Amino acid sequence: MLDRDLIRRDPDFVRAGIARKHMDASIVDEFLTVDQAWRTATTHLDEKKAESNRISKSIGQLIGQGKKDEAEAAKAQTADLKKAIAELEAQERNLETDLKSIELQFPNLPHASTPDGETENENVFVREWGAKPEFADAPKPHWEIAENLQLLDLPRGAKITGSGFAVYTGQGARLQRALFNFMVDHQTLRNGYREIYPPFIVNRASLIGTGNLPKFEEDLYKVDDDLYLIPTAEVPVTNLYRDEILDAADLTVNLAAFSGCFRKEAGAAGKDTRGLLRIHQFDKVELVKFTKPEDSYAELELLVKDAESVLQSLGLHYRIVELCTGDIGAKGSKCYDLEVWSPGVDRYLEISSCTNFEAYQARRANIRFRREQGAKPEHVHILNGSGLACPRLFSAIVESFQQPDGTVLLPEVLRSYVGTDRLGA
RNA sequence: GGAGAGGUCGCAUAGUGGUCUAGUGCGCCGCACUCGAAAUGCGGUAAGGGGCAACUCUUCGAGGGUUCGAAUCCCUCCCUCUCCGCCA
Repeated sequence: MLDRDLIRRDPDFVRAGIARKHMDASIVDEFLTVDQAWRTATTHLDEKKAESNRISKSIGQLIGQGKKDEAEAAKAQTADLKKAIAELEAQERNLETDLKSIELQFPNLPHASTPDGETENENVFVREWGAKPEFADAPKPHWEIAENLQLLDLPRGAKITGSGFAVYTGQGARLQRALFNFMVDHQTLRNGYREIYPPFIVNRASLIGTGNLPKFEEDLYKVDDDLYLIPTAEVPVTNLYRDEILDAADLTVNLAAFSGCFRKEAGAAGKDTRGLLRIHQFDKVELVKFTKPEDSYAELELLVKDAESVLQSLGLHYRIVELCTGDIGAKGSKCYDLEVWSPGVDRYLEISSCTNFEAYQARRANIRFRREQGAKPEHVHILNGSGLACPRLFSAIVESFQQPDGTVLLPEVLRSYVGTDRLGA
């Protein structure tokens, strides 16, 4: 959601921002038309209601004074008014419903610094860390390593659930469990985030708050009338403070949450489908920040540092790119992707997206803060990023640290979590 | 899942059809008193919408209904607590 006043005051600015994202800006005119009609209707309705309230109050007074006849006369007076109010109310309600639904379809505007571009090809390289590991022979992809060492059982995953559901077995299961334990410890004990363990099922209101609904219903698993499996811990964690007013002294709030993530990703079939590259259920540690508006861009840089510190601790080569306006998606203002080097697949793979949503989600979820006692509440800025996604980290580790003898030599920091220094030993 | 009790402006409570534009206490803010503080006194203390403004509308868990008028009466739902059942 955007600021209504901004759209009214400077529609050209909003149109330009939407156009930079290569999205349809006609929604601005749609909004302005309905908004004008709604405001007119609201004003008329309020006038009628005020009149009705005045009469009702006078009836009370007349009865109190024992003037029954006059009270009855006043009652008769309200019949037409009542009818008019009912009509105006229906009209106003329809317009308001329309306006809200239009409002929820608005994409966020890109930050001025977000580079222009249409596709991921125009994303901008920011920096890299480490170097691609050298191998005597061509490195194997993780699905081969996993099969050799019996870390994964994808056929049985397909049998018991369906394609895109991975079963981790033996040391693979242990590594998977080690990864999220390590990452939660890392983000809480080292980087100072507060740990949250959220429900994996949320209601519609929460999904609207983060911007997953109403637009992306087809990406979600629905488990009941009003309940959905979460596509990321971002949804429950961001909504912790839905409809709340935070104290400025408590900002910035830094939260880290482990969760399972469930995504149908109906449109994504056929791309990156091998092994663990794109699966319907996966584990992830998510970082969420609630900040004052003036702090959010500095916090975005910190968020990226916290996410990449995991890769550094593991000794994995990665690069950071800044997404261009065409690739950033509807919700974000500015976004960096962390891409880990995957030698077996011979590609960089997105392992974290660190995004500043500014007030876009805060408006949808009604999350505000007060600068000082008595001050008017303002919307917070909300940021989030993976810290990190487990399957691609799993695959990057087994591919990057595969040994000539077929084993995988684990990074130092993981050894106590996995209980061994080597997979396949 | 069943039975009972309950959900009121940060917290605690009052309010059972019409000066409720929701009272009171605590907390908080301001002022006074004080060298300063405590205590005390006075005043102020919810959010959102429309309007240039005066002003006005909405919100007493949510949504419907009755009524000229609903925090208050009726219906449905949600949540919390107690007990029962079931269960890891």
